[in-house]
Amino acid sequence: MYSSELIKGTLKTIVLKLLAEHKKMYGYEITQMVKEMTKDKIQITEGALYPTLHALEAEGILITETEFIGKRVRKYYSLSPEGKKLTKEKLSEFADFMNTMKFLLDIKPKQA
Amino acid sequence: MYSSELIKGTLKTIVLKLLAEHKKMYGYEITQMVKEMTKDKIQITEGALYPTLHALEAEGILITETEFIGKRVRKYYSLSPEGKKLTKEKLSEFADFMNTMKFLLDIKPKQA
DNA sequence: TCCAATACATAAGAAACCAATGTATGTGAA
DNA sequence: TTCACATACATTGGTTTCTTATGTATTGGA
Repeated sequence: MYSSELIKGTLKTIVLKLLAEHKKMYGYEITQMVKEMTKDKIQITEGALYPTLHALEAEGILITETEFIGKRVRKYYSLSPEGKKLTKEKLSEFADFMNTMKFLLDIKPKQA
Repeated sequence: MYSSELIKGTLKTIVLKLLAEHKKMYGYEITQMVKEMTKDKIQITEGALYPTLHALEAEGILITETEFIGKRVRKYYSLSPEGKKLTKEKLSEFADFMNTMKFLLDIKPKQA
């Protein structure tokens, strides 16, 4: 686990990228996928995720569709057209930011 | 300028790294150096910097010495032994974090 | 049957930052 | 010489964003 301050500000970008790759996902699935992909180094809490998803939906970035698995509700999120545009912007901004930080902190790239 | 959420959580790491490289620096100097090095992409505000410096000093991470330039006070900060240790940890954590994010967001490294 | 996992959600509070403001000195151009 | 800008410190109030805790309900496995 990273110190919590580091992860701040990256949640939105992570969510958007995952949705861009997987078309549609539900909240719990997102938390589990991030946990797996990062080998528990990044854990998205539900208290952080759900409010973010709701906010992005309210902004028209995400679209939802509800599905019933037995009696249990599952709420799928996917990117709206504006969402796809925003995702590209966020990702390129993040890549730029990482290069800037790498330069600023003089971090050597890992051997490929 | 990056969207402000991105920069969150990186301030402490940036300050520690700059102090490790330059032995001693004062607050205003730090803001200007970051501004220059990042070509205005990252601007550290004084409202964020000074409280951080004070906190790090209170924790024993930073040591201060005051100097007078004419009638004007200048407060130099440098790393304590604990500060040097913490800096190494923070930098390696950040490097690790960047690799994790690069993988998660599937970001291709820039050509050298 | 009962605990863990699945799956949603909210609410209270903390952490970290931003914007604004304040004080004071030094400096260069009109 | 005066006035705007740069240097250099600092604090305060508010916002954003996340954490911790809690709540509800269903489902699956030991």
